Amino acid sequence: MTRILLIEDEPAIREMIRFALVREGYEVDEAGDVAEARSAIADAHPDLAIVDWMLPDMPGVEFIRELRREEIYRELPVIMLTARAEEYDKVKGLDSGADDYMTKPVALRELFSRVKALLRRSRGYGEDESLKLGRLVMDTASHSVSVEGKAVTIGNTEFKLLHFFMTHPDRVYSRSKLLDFVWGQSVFVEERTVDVHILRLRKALKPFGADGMVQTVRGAGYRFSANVG
Amino acid sequence: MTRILLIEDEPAIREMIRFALVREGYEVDEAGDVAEARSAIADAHPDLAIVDWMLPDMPGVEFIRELRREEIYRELPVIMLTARAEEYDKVKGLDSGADDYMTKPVALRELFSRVKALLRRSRGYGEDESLKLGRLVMDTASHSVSVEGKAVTIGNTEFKLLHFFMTHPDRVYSRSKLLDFVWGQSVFVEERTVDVHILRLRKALKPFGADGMVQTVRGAGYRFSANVG
DNA sequence: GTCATATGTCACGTGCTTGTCACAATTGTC
DNA sequence: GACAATTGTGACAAGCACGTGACATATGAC
Repeated sequence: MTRILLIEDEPAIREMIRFALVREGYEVDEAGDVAEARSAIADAHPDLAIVDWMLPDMPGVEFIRELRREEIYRELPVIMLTARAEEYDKVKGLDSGADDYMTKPVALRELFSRVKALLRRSRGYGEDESLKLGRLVMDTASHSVSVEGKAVTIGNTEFKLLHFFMTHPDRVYSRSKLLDFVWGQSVFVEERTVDVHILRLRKALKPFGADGMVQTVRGAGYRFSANVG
Repeated sequence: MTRILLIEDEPAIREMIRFALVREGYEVDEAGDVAEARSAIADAHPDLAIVDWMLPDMPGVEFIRELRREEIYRELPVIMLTARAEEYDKVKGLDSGADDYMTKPVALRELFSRVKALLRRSRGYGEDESLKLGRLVMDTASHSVSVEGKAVTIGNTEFKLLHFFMTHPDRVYSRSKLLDFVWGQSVFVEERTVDVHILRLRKALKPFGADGMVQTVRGAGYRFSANVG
C-alpha cells in the first residue's frame, strides 16, 4: 500500500485531492498545517508528500527544508502545490528540496502522473536531479552548472534564469515574461535589467563556447537553444 | 489562431461567452449538444474546450471521459461549466478529466484568465504552435520562419505581416486593411509603406523561391497564397 | 568596522529597423 | 503608341533596440 501525505489548509482543495487519490488506490493522510503534518509524518511514514506552498503556520518551503535536514526524510518525494504560477516559485521550490511542483488549480490527471513518476523514481534508485541541454548540465540539487565536467561560475539570478531557459528551450520570451517567470510577478524591476543578466549569463558561458545558446530575437525577447549559432 | 470549442445548450449563455471570446481574439466553434460537439471537434481541432455540465444528450462529464479515452484528445484542456456549486460536482468534474471548472453565472474576466492559464500550460509542455503553408513554416513560439528547415531572415514587421498572411491566406487585403490588422488601428502610417514591407518580405523569401507567394492584386491590394504563380 | 560579492539601474554608443520619399517600372485604357 | 494610374525599388534619416561598462546599493563574511 502506498501512503501519501497531503498537507493543504484549504478544506475544499484537500478534500478534492484526497478523494481523487483514494479513488486511484492510494492511502491518504491529511494535514491542515505543519504541526499536524509533523505528527502525521511520524505516525504514517508516507511514501510521498504533497505540500501546499502556503500553510497557516509556516511556508511549505520551510517545512520541506526542515524535512530534508532529517536523514530519514531526505529521500521522501515531495510535490509542491502553488497558487502562483511563477517560475520563480518553482525554482525556489525545487531548490528547497521539492521534487516536483504543480500550480493550482490542480489538474488531477497531471497530479496522478507526477505522483506515479516520483514513486517510480524513488523506488528505483534515486537518480540525480540534473537537467541537460546540449553540452550544458545543471544540477539543481547541488546548485551547480557545468560543461563537460568543468564548472561554470554563475550568480544566483543567472542560475534561476538559466534554469528557466533550460526547462523552456527554443522559445522566445519577452523581457516582461522573463521578469514574471524568473523574478516573480510581484517584484518590480526594470525590463532592461533582463539584458544585464543575459549579458552576465553569456559572459559566464563564453569560456565554454556556449554563449551562443543565449539568442537575442530583436523586438521580441530572448531564446535559449541547444544548437548554437 | 487559437480555437476554442464551446459546448453549451443554452443559447443565451453560449452566445454571450462566444461573443466575449471572439472579442478576445479567439476563434470559437459552437455545439449545443454532444452530437454536435463530436463533429465539431473532428473538424475544428480545437486548442481548448469549454463544456457545460448538463447537456441534452449526455452529461458533460461523460463526454469528457469519452474524450480522454482517445489518444489525441488526452491533452486537450477542458474547462467545465456547472450551475451547481456543490463540492461534489467539482470533484466529479475534475476527476473526470476536466482541467478546471467554473460555476455559472460565468464571470467573463475569470473565464479569460482560466483559458489563458490552461493554454499557457498546455503549450508550455505540449507541442509548439507552428503554422504551415506550402513549404513555409512559421513557429511563433521560437519566433522563426523557415523553408525546408532553412531559416528565413526577416524583420519584425515582416514577421507580423507574414503571420497575418499565413493565418489569412488566399484572400485579398487592401493596404488600409493590412495597416489595420498588422500595424494596428491606432497607428498612423502611409499606405505606401505597406508596399515597402511587401517588397522586403518578397526579398526575404526570394532565396527560397517563395517570393511568388506574395501576390499583387492591382487596384485591390495583396494576397498570400500557397500555390505560387 | 572592512572587504567581497551580487544585483539593479543608468548612460552611452552602435547597428539595425522602419517609415518616407523620389523615381523607375509596369499595367491598363483609349 | 500615348497617357494615367498603380506598383516596384533604392536610398536615406530618424528612432529604437540592444550590448556593455560603470556605478550605487545591499548583503553577508570575516
